[in-house]
Amino acid sequence: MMERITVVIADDHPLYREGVARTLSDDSGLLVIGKAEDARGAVELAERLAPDLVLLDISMPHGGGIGALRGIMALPVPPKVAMLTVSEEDDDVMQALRAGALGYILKGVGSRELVGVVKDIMRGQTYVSPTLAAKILGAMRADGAPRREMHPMDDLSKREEDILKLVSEGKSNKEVGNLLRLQEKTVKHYMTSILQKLHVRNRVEAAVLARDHWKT
Amino acid sequence: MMERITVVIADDHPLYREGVARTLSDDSGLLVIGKAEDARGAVELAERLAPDLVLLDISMPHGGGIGALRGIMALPVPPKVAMLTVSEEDDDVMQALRAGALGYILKGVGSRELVGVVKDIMRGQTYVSPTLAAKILGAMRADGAPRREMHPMDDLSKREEDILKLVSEGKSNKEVGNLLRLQEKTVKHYMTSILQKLHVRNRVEAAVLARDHWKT
DNA sequence: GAATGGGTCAGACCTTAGCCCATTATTGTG
DNA sequence: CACAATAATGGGCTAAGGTCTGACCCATTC
Repeated sequence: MMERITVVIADDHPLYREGVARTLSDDSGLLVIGKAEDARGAVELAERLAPDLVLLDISMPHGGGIGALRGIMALPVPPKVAMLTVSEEDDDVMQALRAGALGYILKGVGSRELVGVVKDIMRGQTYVSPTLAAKILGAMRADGAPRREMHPMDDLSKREEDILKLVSEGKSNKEVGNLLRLQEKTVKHYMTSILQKLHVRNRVEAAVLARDHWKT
Repeated sequence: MMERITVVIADDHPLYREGVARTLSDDSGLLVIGKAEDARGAVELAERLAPDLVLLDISMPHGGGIGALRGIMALPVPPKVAMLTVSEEDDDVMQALRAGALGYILKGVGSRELVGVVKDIMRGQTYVSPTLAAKILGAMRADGAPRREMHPMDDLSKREEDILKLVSEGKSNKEVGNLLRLQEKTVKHYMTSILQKLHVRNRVEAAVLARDHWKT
């Protein structure tokens, strides 16, 4: 008989995490070999355990699921990755798929269905929850102008923009503080929320995103 | 009588640093209130002591004189800054002046002359050593095409370019190591030399420089 | 009037970045 | 061949970045 498919699960919600782990491990073809509760842990486990598949929640500390996804894709031999989340944000879906996720599963799925999807993905398929598939196709068709309010950039407050602009010029937190008359602590605080809103893992990614977005 | 002009000196060469300090302090109108041996120290002293003028060497650890200059310009109320160096590189001169240096003095100056220049600058003048002034004017006239080999970017080795490209996509040192099969240590090492060659103080500045340079 | 979200700051804590000093092997060029 | 440049690595260290928790003020909203 075949080796069982090894899976790592990352979700900051302990109960849900365990639930998924149970569900998957109950299937004789699957084996959950690791669980993480944040983005960093997910990347680490993906590297150390080299599972066949990683299931990522979107909303997690330390970079979020999208951040974790990017980190995992930077590994020497990245495993397959699927998102398993409640978020139906166009933006989350698009970013996840563009960053290399092979599946985007909404948390409403039933147990049997989830197991099926996991196996499908391992067979080389890709999967996006039906509800979303429609929206995505719509978004692709109506690309040009009408697509608004989907740039995570627009979620930033004025103050956060001020900070990000300076950071994207290479200023350190302390320097930003000087220029805006804030404490370094405060700047760090803003940075944390900026990184979360942009789904990025560090100031460099935030900086390049900002410059691409605001490029003259 | 007038208050003495307060000066901070930054140079990683102790002997030269002291020499300059003596020379300046011997003048009754000048007062050296601080000395730094690297870029970071220079920025810190400029902030803490709020001198009238800062004299920066170009070749210094932690970002170099150009990096220090940028850091100082980011302060709430930046003091005047002049470079005092042996470097006659077109590129150093241009970057320094563009970043806000009011003077570019070659280390060959005599004591009396140095004191004179410092006072000139404090009176609102700008100063560039005569030898260089000519070259700069030449460079400005012959801008367009013939200006080649002056991008500090071209000094990077192939390996350094590889690293910088990944860093400019937001990868951490560890991730770069994974992708290129190098130790994190090694990557850090490369980063240090990249930062020095590009005259920048941190990876964010390096990243934006890289993307501007390689953008397609 | 309670809840919500932005703006500001603090302390504690851990991770990443960056510098210095040193070593080894390879490649190539005067 | 000797010498310089490139590449790769290790240890040790300080500074900067980033997270979490908790707090206070203020404005808007329900």
